Amino acid sequence: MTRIQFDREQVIRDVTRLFWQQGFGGASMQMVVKATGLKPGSLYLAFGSKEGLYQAALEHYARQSQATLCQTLEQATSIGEGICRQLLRMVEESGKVDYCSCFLVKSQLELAASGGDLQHSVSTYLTEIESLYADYLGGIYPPGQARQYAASLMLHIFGIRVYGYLGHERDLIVAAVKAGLSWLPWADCD
Amino acid sequence: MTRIQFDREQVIRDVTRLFWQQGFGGASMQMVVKATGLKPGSLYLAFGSKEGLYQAALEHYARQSQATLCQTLEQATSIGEGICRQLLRMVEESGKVDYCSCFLVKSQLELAASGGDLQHSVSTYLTEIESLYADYLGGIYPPGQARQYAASLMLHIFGIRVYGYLGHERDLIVAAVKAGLSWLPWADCD
DNA sequence: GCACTTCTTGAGTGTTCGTTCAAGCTTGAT
DNA sequence: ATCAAGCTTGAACGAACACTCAAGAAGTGC
Repeated sequence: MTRIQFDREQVIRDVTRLFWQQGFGGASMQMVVKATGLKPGSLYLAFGSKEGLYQAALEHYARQSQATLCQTLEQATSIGEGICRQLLRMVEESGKVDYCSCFLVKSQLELAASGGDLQHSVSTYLTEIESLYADYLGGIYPPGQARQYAASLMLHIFGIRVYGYLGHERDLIVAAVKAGLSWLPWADCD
Repeated sequence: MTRIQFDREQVIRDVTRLFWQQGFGGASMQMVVKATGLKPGSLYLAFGSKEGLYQAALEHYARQSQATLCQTLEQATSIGEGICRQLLRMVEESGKVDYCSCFLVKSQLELAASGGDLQHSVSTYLTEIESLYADYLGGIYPPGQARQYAASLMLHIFGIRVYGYLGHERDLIVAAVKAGLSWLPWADCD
């Protein structure tokens, strides 16, 4: 057995960044080889195909996103405040120089036409995130209200993920988000 | 001179549909040849490159979107009512079987990494649409308020364009949009 | 009917794509 | 020292990619 095996988690982190920036079609296996430092053979032995690699990247991103979200919501003094902080962070992200939206949103739009396994996974991950919000909100609102608030949240999150590319000033976006989600306790975040 | 020249507008309509569904990278020139019925040589003589074709498709889509928007807003009894109708139509579209979001939004996310001419065009077209909303709203609100309402509108529009893929029931989406844009005269649309 | 112009044609260009696999290498066990 | 196991290697594969161009076809002016 060879001693030095490559670090699977590190490889997944590398391909996630690459696919996130370039998309499934936009990132070639040659670029994956370069980004990971591995040779084609190793990649195919470990992940089976380009699609397998993308699947691993999606799972990694989704798990990390969900973990960050749960952590933010549980650290906050109230669920509402946690949600506000999460949204403000997204707006902040969208102002960065190398901003590249949300990996899941980009994947959803790129892969929608294919209708394959990847697209199904993406939809599942996004729906899970919505359910997560709905569950947390279900603790303080009636079920119907929680579901509708969660939908409104997702609408705004997806909105930020696209709107961020237009490069408008931070304050305008924040004001628009606050106006659309006026039921959140924004005053607690100042 | 050959008698029968191809119908440029029809060709652009065909490639728009193809690129809209498949994306820039997802649609090959072979598919363009099939979709238009033209041969590669004719396409390259008329449009120069795949990028040129995409540029033409983007322009066609943007012009048509803006025309539809203006028409909707001017036919309505008030600007607010027109905007409501426009949003409701978008939600309706998102429920269709072959739904493929908004061509500009998809292009923005796919081409953001490239940073080329296409991406610049897309950003311009999207910003034009936002300005259009802001101008119409400027007729009934102070400039600052109009700008912020326009931003909130764009946030919801982009949100609908992505959220539509999750396949939730129409009424939930409509309720969320109404909740986020409660300053619009929704009662006038029933 | 004969050049001339202009558009159409589609086989063919070189390149890059995702993927494979036989050979090589590094270890632990004998 | 030798072996077997299995990860690593990278050259090579056919297919598909965006794109080209010499030849053909159809109309116009004479």
